[in-house]
Amino acid sequence: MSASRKSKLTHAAIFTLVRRIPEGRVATYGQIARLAGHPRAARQVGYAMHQCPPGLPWHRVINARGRLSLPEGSTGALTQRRRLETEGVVFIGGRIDLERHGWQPD
DNA sequence: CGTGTGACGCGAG
DNA sequence: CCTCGCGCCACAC
Repeated sequence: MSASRKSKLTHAAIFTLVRRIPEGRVATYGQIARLAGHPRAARQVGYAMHQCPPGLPWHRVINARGRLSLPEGSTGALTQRRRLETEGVVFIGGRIDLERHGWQPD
């Protein structure tokens, strides 16, 4: 009952899911979109991150390759990486092992 | 209402 | 491992 493809994927729905990502775990843009009932709206999730409200764990959202999508070296990318490492997420060769840190909703 | 754009994903080469 | 191309979705002009 969670897949209402008649309506568009709203930022609010995306934020709600992002908030559910536990500390020390990460989710991909596509995964969030899928959980929201819009398996093809991964791009929309990324677009929504431009509007992420204070307190939202946006840093736990990465791309399907296990890499940060923000421009490498940018302030945002550095902040994201630092916050993730602080939570215990390990970067191997600038990449995160999704098998190990990927979030699996119950 | 058409066109361009992007914190994406995936298949092919 | 890499780059390139196409599909998707919502939004700005």
